[in-house]
Amino acid sequence: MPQFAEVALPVPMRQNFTYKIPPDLAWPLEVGMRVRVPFGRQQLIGLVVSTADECSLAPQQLKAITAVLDSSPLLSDPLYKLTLWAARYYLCSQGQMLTQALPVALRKGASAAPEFISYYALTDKGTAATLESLKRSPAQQKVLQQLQQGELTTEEAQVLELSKTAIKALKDKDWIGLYERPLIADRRWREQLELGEQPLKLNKQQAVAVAALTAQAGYKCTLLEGVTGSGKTEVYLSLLETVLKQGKQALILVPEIGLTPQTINRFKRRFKVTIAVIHSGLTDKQRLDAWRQARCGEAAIIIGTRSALFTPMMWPGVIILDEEHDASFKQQEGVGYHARDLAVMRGHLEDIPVLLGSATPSLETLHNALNGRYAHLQLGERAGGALKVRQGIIDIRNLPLHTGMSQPLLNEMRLHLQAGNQVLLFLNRRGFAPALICHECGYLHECDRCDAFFTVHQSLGEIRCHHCGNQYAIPRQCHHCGSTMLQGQGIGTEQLETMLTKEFPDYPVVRIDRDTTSRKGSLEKQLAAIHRGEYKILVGTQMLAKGHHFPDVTLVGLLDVDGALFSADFRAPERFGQLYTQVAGRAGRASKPGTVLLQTHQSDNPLLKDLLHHGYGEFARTQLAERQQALLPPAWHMILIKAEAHQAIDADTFLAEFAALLPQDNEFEVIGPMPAPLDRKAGKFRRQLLVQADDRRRLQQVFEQLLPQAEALTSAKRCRWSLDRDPQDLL
DNA sequence: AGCACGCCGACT
DNA sequence: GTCGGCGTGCTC
Repeated sequence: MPQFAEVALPVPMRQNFTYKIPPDLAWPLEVGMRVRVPFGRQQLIGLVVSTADECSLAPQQLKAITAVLDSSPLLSDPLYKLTLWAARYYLCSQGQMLTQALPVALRKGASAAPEFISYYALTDKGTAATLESLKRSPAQQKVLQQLQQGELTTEEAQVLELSKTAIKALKDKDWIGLYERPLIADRRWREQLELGEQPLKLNKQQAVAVAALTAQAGYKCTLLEGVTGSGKTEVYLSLLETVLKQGKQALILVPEIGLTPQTINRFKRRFKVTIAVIHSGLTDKQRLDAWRQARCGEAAIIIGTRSALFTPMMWPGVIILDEEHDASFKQQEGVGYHARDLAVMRGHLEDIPVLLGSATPSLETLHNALNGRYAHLQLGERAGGALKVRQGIIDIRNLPLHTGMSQPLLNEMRLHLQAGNQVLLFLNRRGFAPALICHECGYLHECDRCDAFFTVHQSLGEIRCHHCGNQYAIPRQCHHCGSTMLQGQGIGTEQLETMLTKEFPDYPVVRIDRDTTSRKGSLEKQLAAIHRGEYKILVGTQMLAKGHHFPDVTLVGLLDVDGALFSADFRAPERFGQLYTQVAGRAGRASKPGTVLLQTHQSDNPLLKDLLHHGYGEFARTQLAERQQALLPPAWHMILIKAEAHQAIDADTFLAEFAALLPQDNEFEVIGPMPAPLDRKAGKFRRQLLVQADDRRRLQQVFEQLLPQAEALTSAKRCRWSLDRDPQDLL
């Protein structure tokens, strides 16, 4: 029995801590078990990463483990290796990464063993009741209807967005009851897979893709590149069927915005198996339940966003990452891991296939597909034979703009509206106006805590800072000269909506952005109303572009292409290409061809031409070549060091000293220290240092060696600093 | 990251 | 007189 244990703790220090193992443990301590240990004046929960008979520290310096929380290791060997690999790669402490990989409830000490699961089911009274009798309460009717098809766990009820009040009402009537049963893993799906809805007939390309995907055993990463409407989901479903029939589980990762009841229902209709859904709306308890269901093999399908990547599986079969280019797969706070990159590594460690799907693959993935590291499958045809959209550029140089809209666009809009169709206008700036300017002295009202202008929100009567949430009533007088001649500068979605309502009084306008959809479920309501045709003009930001299809929209207008395409960030063209392709994919369907119009000051821009004439595939390949030339990812590798301090000089000094620790040769490129693009945020000064390197392994080596030195710098204590490996944006 | 200690300003 | 602001230092 070893005497000492090395424990990884959830603290940002890049080291583990050694504890004495009490001699009277009920069971032997193993790597991967959780332990409770004294740490300073607090008690923390950590994971054992190794045990030993010797220790370099003096015994009186060591404390003893207070409690052992598990009787067996929490994570499977591949999953454990994945988190340790990630800790190294993302240059964080093992403890931070390991605890990130666990549901919050487990971090807090909950038991990992399956317990009870609560579910709703019909009582005798409820079974006898008819849907008819609930005609006057549609919410209750919906609940009853769902329960007539079988019991629902509380978690499922939440996912289906069943009304809580309706459930309560039915419970009070004694039509339904809330029951608990021990979570005994029901794994019958492995012996007898029950299928629901019949699969659609696959077209030739889909069939080829499915054949290629199901032929492989063991690790293999594949990019499935398929345009919007080419039927990627059908390929996923077909692949799933094969995997599930082998008695293996599937992990499906989707972007934050993609995890809607519709998506889940598609899988539910097809497979009559337990599906663990992991999304941000779950309570800690529900997350833990989903985690347990996946680990014990009851859940055949696990579907979730970024953090679901770490869900354990009893019989891992496949990992599918849908919309792999989506930025939400990169964690922005804390350890900035990328779920796509870790998914590939997990597939490797578990020795199972990984499928990355997208209509507009990221350049990183495309790079890997083109150089043969990943297999590459393409779906070209639009299912149902929909027509390609008509595209056009409106050169707005010297054209008068009416609240951001040119006359040609307004004219085209009128035509489409008169034909009874819907029009979608895309403007990536919410609010009324992105700045408040004084007409007399030209003063722009700036946030007092950030280096950013206030956005005017007319309907709220407020000016707001979109970076720190600072808000005030719209001032009556200029803060600089006292003039009352204040006006909004630039155009936001709110102003566009106001103008369109006046300009097209006969056509109802709806605005979709963070301001109009902040209440939960309001986005779904608005989308449903759009589908019912209650609105004819749709105004919105990014939100409107992702994941929703509007069959009656025949015209899409992009109002400010210049802002999106020519941002300082090196990923701006890629992002724009993806966004444009998605938005264009929203327009039209087989019977109604769509039109996409772009307003720009740079109609002859080669990037734009490339994208419009050759499509995203060609555009992305050109971009890839350009990145290569410019020594940018994915050709070169990046680490961004961010520092934040009350005094700008403190951040600068630290970063300069950090830069001095880096090797000076042509395999390294160091840019900065420079002000972070949002120079001052929430009252703090932000600076950054960008390090780029040709060779990933050398970059790793250099940082592992240099970080202890950087931590020891006195200047490091005068600011708050962090690392971002493979940053998504430099802004 | 927490949590303590420690040293300065405005409150009963 | 003390309550509380957050700078600095430590955690096996």
